[in-house]
Amino acid sequence: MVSEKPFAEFQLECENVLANALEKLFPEIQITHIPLEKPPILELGQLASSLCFELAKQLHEKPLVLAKRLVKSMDEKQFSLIEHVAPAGGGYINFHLNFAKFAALTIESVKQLDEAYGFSKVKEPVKIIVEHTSVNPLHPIHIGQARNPMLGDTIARLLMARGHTVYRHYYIDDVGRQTSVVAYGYDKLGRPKPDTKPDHFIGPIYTITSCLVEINRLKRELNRAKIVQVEDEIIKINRELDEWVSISAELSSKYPQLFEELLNKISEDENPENSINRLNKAYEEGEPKAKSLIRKVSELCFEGFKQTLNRIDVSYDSWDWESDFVLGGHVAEVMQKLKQTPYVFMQTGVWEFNAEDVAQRLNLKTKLGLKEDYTIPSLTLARSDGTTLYTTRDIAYTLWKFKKAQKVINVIGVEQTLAQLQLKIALYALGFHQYADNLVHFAYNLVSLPGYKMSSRRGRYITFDEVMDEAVKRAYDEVSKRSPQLSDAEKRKIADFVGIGAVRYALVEVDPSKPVVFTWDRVLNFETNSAPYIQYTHARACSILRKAAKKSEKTAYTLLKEKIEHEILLSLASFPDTFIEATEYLKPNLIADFANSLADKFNTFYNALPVIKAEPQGLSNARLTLVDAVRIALRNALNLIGIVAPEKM
RNA sequence: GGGCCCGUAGCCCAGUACGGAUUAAGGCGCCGGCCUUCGGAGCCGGAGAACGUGGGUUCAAAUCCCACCGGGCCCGCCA
Repeated sequence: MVSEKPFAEFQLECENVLANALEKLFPEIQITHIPLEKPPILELGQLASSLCFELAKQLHEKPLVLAKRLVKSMDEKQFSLIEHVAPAGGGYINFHLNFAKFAALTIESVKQLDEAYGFSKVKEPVKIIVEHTSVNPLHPIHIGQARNPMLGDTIARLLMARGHTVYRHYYIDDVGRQTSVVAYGYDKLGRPKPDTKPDHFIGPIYTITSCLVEINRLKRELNRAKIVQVEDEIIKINRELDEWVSISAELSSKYPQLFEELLNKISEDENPENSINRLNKAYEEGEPKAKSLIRKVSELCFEGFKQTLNRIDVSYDSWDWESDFVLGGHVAEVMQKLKQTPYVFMQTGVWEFNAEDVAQRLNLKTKLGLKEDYTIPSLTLARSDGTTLYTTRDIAYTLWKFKKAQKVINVIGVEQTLAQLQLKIALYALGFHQYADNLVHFAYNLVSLPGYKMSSRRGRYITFDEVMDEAVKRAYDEVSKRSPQLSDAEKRKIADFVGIGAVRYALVEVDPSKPVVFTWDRVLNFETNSAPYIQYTHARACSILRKAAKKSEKTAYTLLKEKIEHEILLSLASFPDTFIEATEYLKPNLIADFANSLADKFNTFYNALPVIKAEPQGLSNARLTLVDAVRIALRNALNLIGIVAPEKM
């Protein structure tokens, strides 16, 4: 017998048995939902119901008495996976598994379904776009931003495994003002060829240019403020200026030559800010020179990004240039349509979108989880020079995405929650209610460095490449220490998947809603609760299977009587349920937890009990099938979060 | 000022959507053990927790409700 969800079979059986007993004993009672949960310890059974505590109120009888009566009236002929049922505690009904049958069902199911085990499919698959990463082409991807592709890619893998058609999209923000800043600096330098990894080459150009332009702007503002003599203003500008000046000192000591060169070139420009704004406007208007410059800089960055992401096995089905939606007229069209709604008004020379009004008229607040008396800020749709703004462009992009898919998941940091809300409300305003309902903002929290926030504008960040390099280097040291006999090539290969796996695991394992402080030992963990630990466990299982002699016919599942064996079986059998939960509620960390916890159990088992040498042969065979099932579940779970499951390491 | 998120051992972190039993689960670090046995990146044991505070609802609260405290994010003609 094979089941896609072995533990769920048991659960269903318990539900039916209990429902039937209830019907027989108290036909007048109507219960829509039968509560069943996992008891805290194995001795109390594998599922338990607290039903009697609720019944007690209606029936004016003690819970334990009710539990006893219900258990007594159960029809044991209906028991298949249930071994026996017992009233317990203050009124629980405990269901005990028939482990002999359950072991056979679980192990056979894992073995038969093999690469598909755990990946329970939805009945009605849909097309889903997962937009993730979308780091701006300004500088290398840093570790804070790296949380995004790790989560996004894992979510995409989960949804695919669930049977959906998933498209992974990268949204290239080449229209933002910052892109013009870096392009301006690059142009001033005479558009040099990179002498290092291209994104690492562009990064300092962006940071220094941005800093110099900022200082230039603040100085001009300061002069203006001095003329009109607004004291508060002067103090505020001075404070900002001081900060940027100290950043510039940092940058000039870090990149003396580049800094000097950019400083000289930019100083020639009377008003760099104006030049940048002009470039930005020219790009939006499709002016060929501007286009070739900005695309060139962006592409250099992406060349680097692709290398980085490739290393960690993240790829995309589509790279979407934001500028295409501006140049193709989509954004203008959206503007036009929005203006036709009653929700757009003119204020101090720019068009504003009144999200609050939409929410009120369409009665959206409760639906969107907002308090009734919270006022949603309005959204500015365009700059006064006619250029577009990010969220407006995103509306056009989102409409385009919904032509290709029924559901859109945007993996974007929490700091953009309001913008994502306004985007959704704009879809309602335009009449696309279904799109709005199926637009999901998957928010994740920030990664900071101890003591301060990461800031790409200030050049304070640790790059994703650095983190991976360090992880691989550390892994190489570990491998050399533990397996000195291996060839250098083998060591490097192992170090690579161990180091990269460790990074990936560390970023997927924490609840996305929690902020993370980056420390090296968070990521460079090779012990319990890390990818290397799970990989090691997997390799260990493979090793046993390699060494085991070809087994004879009989496999005595009934001999799997040890508590730890039962715990492993339960864990294996629940993998599909964990997978479904992780996918439906978008909680990729559940998969990491599952793999780690199964590895823990397996190692305990491994140390306590012999497998190959177990007597009699039937037991040894049964344990071998258990080891094989663990191997399969670990591999499937690791693959789901994009980590290599090695046979040796 | 308003909105949202987070608060669980010295440190990190699960459990909170859907309230349930015993002793609140792990990891790091610390202390003590385990290599003549299938891979020690491992295993076993020990010490370590007012689940931010105070109320409330309930037979039952880390979990639900209210208030407060601490930290973060957002409220831009940035993205």
